[in-house]
Amino acid sequence: MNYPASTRLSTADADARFDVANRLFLRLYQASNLMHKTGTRAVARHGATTQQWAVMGALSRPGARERGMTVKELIGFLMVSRQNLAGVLARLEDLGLVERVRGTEGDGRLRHVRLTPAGERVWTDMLADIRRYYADALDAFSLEECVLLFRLLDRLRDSLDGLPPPEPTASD
Amino acid sequence: MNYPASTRLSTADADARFDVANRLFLRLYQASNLMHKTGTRAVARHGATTQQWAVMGALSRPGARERGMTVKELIGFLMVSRQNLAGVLARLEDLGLVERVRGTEGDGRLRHVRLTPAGERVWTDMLADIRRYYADALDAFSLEECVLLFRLLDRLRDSLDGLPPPEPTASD
DNA sequence: AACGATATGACAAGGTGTTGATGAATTATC
DNA sequence: GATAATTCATCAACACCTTGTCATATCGTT
Repeated sequence: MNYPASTRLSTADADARFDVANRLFLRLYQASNLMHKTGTRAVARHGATTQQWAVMGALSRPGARERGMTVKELIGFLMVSRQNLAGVLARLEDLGLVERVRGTEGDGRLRHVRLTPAGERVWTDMLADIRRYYADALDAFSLEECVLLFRLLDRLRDSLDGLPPPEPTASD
Repeated sequence: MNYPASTRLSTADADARFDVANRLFLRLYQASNLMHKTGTRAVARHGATTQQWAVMGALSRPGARERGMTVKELIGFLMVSRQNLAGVLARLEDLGLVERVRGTEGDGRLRHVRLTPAGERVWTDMLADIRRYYADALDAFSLEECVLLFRLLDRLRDSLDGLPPPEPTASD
């Protein structure tokens, strides 16, 4: 904390950035915790969680509705680990909400995850609650502010995704 | 949800809001996952996780450094459940980084959680890595954008925190 | 046919997060 | 002093999330 006098301005600048970054990541941590807590509550009567909601939401998109999504695509879309996604998918499969189908044509290694008819029904039911949740959660935000926040989070996500990942332990 | 006919435009508006909200919460979900993943990696060589980082960061603030923080204050600050915080604190206590001290004066029920000298040393070491992490993660953001994102997340957090919590099962 | 890369599945270990229920100590109130 | 509320701890169950490793099947290339 003993800065030379000549760099006073840039140090103050770095301190300001650190302080804002610290608050920013704390808010992200808090908001994320609250999102899972309140979101899970919003869809609780369907026996779902925010993660299952996210998976079903991904599979219900126009493009994925019929074709389904591969596990790899889901991993990239949701940005979770394969092992974790396996657990969520297993639970959804046990509930009969999604199915893994092996594509008859094309790459035989790929298995496409799809909503079952039961899954589509549950998703349709959930959508009403989700719309209400979104409306309540973003009540204080204008559409422009929502777009602004979305874009900033989008950039932050990309930035975090681009950080140097595993740090090679060996020199190789 | 019962709009008079004259507000037909608001339906398109509602659809736009839903679409933006959907993207917004997905980005929040992704960014949060990445924050924990990359953040834990950033402080991995200290054997810490993002949650322990958050707790130690809270305890290292000027106000809390000497007085410590009660469990209730930490819960409000980090917005996690009591049972979860107990686990994190237990691990930090096992590592000798924090201690629970019973206040000699005042409310005898309160126990103040404080950083131990070892905890302060570890935190000081971690700070360098944290500064680097913040700088890398927010490299593409100007200071003004950081403040903007921080303020938006702050409002979102408050909004989510104000949602009707447990939904009383009984009429009471 | 043999090879390496890719896609998936299964198992393990550790940490985080929720809810629910129980119990103990202390404080404030009657 | 008895009672109720607050603060904290603990046990349990379940879901999520990461890393790591091993195994299997398939694809593309040699």
